[in-house]
Amino acid sequence: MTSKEILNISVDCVVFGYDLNTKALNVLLIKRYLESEDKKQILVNDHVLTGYHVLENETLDQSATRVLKELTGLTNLYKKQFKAFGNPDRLTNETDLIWIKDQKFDKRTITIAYYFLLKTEDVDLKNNKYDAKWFPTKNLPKLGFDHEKIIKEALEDLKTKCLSEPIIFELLPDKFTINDVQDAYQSILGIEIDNRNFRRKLINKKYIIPLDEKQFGVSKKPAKLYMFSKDIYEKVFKKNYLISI
Amino acid sequence: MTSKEILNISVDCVVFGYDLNTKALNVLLIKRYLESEDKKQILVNDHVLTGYHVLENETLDQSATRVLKELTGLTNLYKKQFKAFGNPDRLTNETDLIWIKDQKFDKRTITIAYYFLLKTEDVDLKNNKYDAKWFPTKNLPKLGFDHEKIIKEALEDLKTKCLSEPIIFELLPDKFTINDVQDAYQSILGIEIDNRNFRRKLINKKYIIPLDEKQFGVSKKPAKLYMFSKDIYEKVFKKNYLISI
DNA sequence: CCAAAAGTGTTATGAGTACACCCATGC
DNA sequence: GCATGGGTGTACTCATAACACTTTTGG
Repeated sequence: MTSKEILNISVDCVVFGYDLNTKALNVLLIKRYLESEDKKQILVNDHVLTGYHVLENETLDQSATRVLKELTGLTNLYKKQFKAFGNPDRLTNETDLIWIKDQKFDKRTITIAYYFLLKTEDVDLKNNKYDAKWFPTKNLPKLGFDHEKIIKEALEDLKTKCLSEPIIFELLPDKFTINDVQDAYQSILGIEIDNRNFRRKLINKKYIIPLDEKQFGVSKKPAKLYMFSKDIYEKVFKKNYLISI
Repeated sequence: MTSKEILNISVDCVVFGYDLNTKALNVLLIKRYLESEDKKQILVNDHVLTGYHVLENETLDQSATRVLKELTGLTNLYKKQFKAFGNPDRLTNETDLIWIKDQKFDKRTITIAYYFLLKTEDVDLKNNKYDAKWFPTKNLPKLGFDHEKIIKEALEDLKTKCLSEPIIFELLPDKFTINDVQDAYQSILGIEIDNRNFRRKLINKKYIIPLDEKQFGVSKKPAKLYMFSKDIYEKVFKKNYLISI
């Protein structure tokens, strides 16, 4: 069963991928490239998020999930709808107008923006049909449309969210070291954390399960591995109403 | 300058009003009422949020602001875009179909939902052209469309938000007592707070300014009045990166 | 003088913060 | 044996939580 596109409503996906090796939070972007007919001029040469029209018969969540699967082949990732963007001028700078000229987009398109969390290594970028690439959030390339704004707002939301919910583990492999978790926090939040205090805090959590395993194939002292138990987290979790204003 | 409606995109406004007297958080709703042509049957009889199409040349924020002004006459209120709702079936239950039959709505309309914060007393409901009324969030009437869901999600967001940002003061008059603030928190969060601990905590904040004034015309011991200084709050505020997972 | 709400203090506990060195391993 | 990152302990401070009675006022 096919379904028609809604021409003025899209979803855009900010795909955050954490790279354990470089300790950097990345965003997956696709390339926009267009030359003039005589090939003498480069008309468009930048990057954008992936997104697509919402289809008539699907929910917004399904739409985002579909777009992500097209791009990465992955499903069942952490997903959050974080904001709608719909300024009348969001697609109307010169380059963007050239780009959408031959496309089905309305000039006034509202986009529902989602972000997804995963590990960079989980996406196979070879033969990716969109020519997708990872870019560190701290060093974004030139971006089309209002996508820089969308990424920035996604990142802000992620920063807030990772302080109160255990989503950091969505960015890490199933088995991780305490220092991996610390690195991830430091990279996302842009802060330094005291290692001793952090260890103590994390190891004391009942849902951080120590494994009888160590790292393997590292060139220095291998670290102890842990895993995160979502089940235990949900059982142990009690909403705390600490008013911190 | 007039502007066309975008037929499949709307904003809906969850207007939260706090009533200091009843100590209840309320939502402002308008009535839907429709009889059959022979007047023998009531076809639609429930309540909904206010909302309207987004116009071609306005931003989403402007759209929400416009709708709120139409309803309440007020501007410059605390406003938050909190979620987009766009399930294909969100307007398609039987009653809703009857209601929108003669309206310009597409059946597949995405709505961008906002909530606003104010004091119930600030809205003059006499002669309100939409027949708007306050309903306590704890006792909502029958609601059309997916508006119950929208209100519930707005309330959840408000609960989270009021723990980390000083938006509680948007719900209170400029001059308030410590107990007013406590009551507001208790009502919104549905919890009990120890008065002594709460007082100490609040009074110690530099941005809670004690006034040389007391309540006036109350039937018991009048309480000391305070005000909230947004300026001082913003100067004093330091983002704390407390990881509380 | 009475009813009602305002206002007040102390202690115990737990969490956060600051801080520097030894240890285990691979090479 | 050495370089590298892993791992450890203590003391201080501050915020929270628990808890019950007195004070002030209007009527």
